[in-house]
Amino acid sequence: MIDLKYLQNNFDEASARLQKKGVESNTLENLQSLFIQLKEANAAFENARAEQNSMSKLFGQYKQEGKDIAELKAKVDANKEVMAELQEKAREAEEALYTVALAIPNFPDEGVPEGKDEEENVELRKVLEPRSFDFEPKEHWELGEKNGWIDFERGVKLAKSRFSVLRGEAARLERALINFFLDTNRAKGFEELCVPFLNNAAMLQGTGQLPKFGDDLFKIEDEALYLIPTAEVPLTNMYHDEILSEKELPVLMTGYTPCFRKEAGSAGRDTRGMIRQHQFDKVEMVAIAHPDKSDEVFEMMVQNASDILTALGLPHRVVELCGGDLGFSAAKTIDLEVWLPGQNKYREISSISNTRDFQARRAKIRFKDGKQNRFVHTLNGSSLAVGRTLIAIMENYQNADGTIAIPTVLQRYM
RNA sequence: AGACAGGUGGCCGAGCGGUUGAAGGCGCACGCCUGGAACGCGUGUAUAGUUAACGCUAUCGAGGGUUCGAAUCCCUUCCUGUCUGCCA
Repeated sequence: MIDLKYLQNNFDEASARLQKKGVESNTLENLQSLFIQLKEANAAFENARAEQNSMSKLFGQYKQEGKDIAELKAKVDANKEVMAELQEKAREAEEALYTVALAIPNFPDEGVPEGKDEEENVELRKVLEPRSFDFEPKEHWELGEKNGWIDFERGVKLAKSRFSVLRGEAARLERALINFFLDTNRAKGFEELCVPFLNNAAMLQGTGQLPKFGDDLFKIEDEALYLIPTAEVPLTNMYHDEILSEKELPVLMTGYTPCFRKEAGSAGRDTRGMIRQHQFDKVEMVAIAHPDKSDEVFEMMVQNASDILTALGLPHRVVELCGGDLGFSAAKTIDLEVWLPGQNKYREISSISNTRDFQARRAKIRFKDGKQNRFVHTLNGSSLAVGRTLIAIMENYQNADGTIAIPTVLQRYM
C-alpha cells in the first residue's frame, strides 16, 4: 500500500509519480478525501469514546461511595447511542478508504522510463551472442513432441487446457534445473526454504495479489486458501507482521515451488506450447532489506539471475520495464529475456522487482531502527522460471536432426 | 475428523466484572558499585492511530455480543497441546 500520509502532504508530487503507472489524479483526490474523512470520523468517535470512558470511571466511583447514579446513567445511556452511530460511521469510512487504497499500485522509482506498455521497455544490455544455425531452428513444441519430452494432450486430459506433462529426459531436466538453480542461489547466500503451496488471503493481500487480482488465482473450495501464483507470496510473507532486528538484514531466501495462475487476462496468448501454463515450476529469490541497501541487493539479484543464464549458455537481454508495464507492487523491475531461436524472439524468463516498502506496509514487515520500527524493503525475482528455461534449452541446444544437447553445467545433475 | 484443556507483554506467569497497558519473575538497556567482571542496588523497557503539545483512542489469538464499564461473562472462529480416529 502507498503511504497515505505522504500522499496527503505531497499530493502533487505523488500524483505525478503515479501518472507513470496510469493512475488518474481524481482517483488520488478521492483517496485523499477518504483519508481525511476517516481521520475526522475517527476523531469524533474517539472523543465520544473518551467521554464514555471517563463517565464509566465516575460510575464506578459513585457506586463505591454509595452516591445516586440515576442521573449519570441517563447521560451515559444517551452518549452510548451517539457513540454507536459515530462508530458505525468510522467503520464505514475505514472500509471506503481501504477499498480504494488497496487497489492503488506502488509508486514507480524516479528513474523508471516513461511508457505505456512493453513496447517502451528499455533494453540495458545483451549477454551472449545468439548462435547461428545452418538449418531452420524448430519451436519447442515441435521438438517436445518429436523427442517425446512434452505430452500436451495428456496434460489436457488430466486437467484442462494449458496443462502439460513432461516425460523422461525432459522431466529429469526439469528436476536438474531446479537443483542447479537452488544450489546457485544458495551459494550466493540465499537460505533455501520449502514452503506451503497454499496460502491464506491475508498473505496474498500482503504481497498485493488480493484484493485486486483474485480473478487470476485458483481458490480452494470450502477453504480460505489459494494456490500460490509465485513463491514470492510465501517467501515474502515469512515475516508477515514481524519486527526484525537490523542486524538480521538483509534476509535472503530462495525456494522452489510450482506456481498456479488462471491467466485470466491472457486468453488467446501463447496458446501453443508451454510458454504460458496454468501450472509451472519456478525458483524464486526473495530479499528483505534495509531501505538504504535495497538497491544494492536488487543489483545482486539481477546479476545472479543473469549469471545463471550465462552459465547455461543461454543468450539473453536485460530490460528495464517502463512505468506502464510495471506490475502492481513494483517500484522498479528488470526483466531478463532469453533468446528463443525457434520463435526468433527474446521472451521473458525472469522478472526482478524492488517493491520498496509497498508490500512491507501491507504485510507489516518492519525492522528495529534504534528505538523506532520502520518498514523494510522487499524484493523478489525469479532465478529462474524452470519451464521457460527448459524451452530455451530445447530451442538453443537443438541439433539438425531434432535431438537436444544438455548444457555442460547440468550434466552432473542428470 | 471427534473429545477434553488452553491461548495474557521479548520470554515465563498472575489477574477471572471497575482507577489494569496489565502484579511478579526472567531477559534486555542505562547508571552506581569494581582494577575489570559476576553478584548486588537503582532506573527504564509493547505496538498502532491521532494531536503543535499535554493528552486521547485502540490492542490480553481474531471477530461479534452482554454491561455504564470486559483480559475477566456469553457466542462464533482460528491456533496450540493431549487422547481417539485416519494417513505419508
